[in-house]
Amino acid sequence: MSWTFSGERPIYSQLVEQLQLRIVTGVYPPGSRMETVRELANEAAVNPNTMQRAMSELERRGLVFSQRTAGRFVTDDPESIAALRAELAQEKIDRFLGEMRKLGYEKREVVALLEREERT
Amino acid sequence: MSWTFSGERPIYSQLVEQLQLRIVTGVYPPGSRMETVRELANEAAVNPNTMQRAMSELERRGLVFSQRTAGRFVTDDPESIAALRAELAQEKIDRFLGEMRKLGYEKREVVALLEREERT
DNA sequence: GTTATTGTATTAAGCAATTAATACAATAAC
DNA sequence: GTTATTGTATTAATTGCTTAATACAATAAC
Repeated sequence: MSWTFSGERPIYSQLVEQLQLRIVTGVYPPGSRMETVRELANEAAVNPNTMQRAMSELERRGLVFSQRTAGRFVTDDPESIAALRAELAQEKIDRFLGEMRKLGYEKREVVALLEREERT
Repeated sequence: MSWTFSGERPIYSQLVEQLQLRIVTGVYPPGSRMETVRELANEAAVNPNTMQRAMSELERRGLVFSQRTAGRFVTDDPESIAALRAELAQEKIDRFLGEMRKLGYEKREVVALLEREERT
């Protein structure tokens, strides 16, 4: 799981997304210590300030908290993390159905198209 | 059907999207003449150049063509327009399933969630 | 109590992309 | 053949993001 960016959206925003994904999928488990801002910035090949900005956003969302010199930790609350995962999924579902609606597809057609897909 | 923009993405890109949507859903029927760049720009409250840029992109995609002083017209080929609609839908499906996969949802779970939705 | 480590804040520079202002070009209409 | 209309091209201004450099703050480790 490496770091890649699209160029279409701000890097800091993509960092937020990818870090959030790692948290809700358990790559960074609840309560675990994350790497330092400088380390993560180095891995992702971005400026430390950019990584810091992403971290601030995660903190604002209550996903992580920092302890001055000890480092930064993932929230130790599996339930709220699970809730976030469900919330993110719901957002994607809503956006997806809305877009398909704009294209003129009704829900049952969408479901039919999905069931035809070959994916796991 | 008015013009609204998000601020997160370039306006010209959102114009392309919305114009394309109007074409594939028949708001601008095949072969019909569109309003002038200046008129459309005025309606959408954007700079004429921004609308022009969107138009150039639609032209590049073969959706419209321009006749110097007569104006701009929608491609007169219902089938290719229908094909585009299907293509856009497929793109959305692929992206959606990919994102849900990243969140750890398998296709059958996604379908189950969708069927639980109260939408038409 | 000193030091190293880590997070945080500030300011500015550089860069790329978008938007804006304006002028030009082609042609249908008369 | 003139003119008004429409599309097109060019250049400049603006904006926002990223990066950079640097300094400060807190505290765990020793």
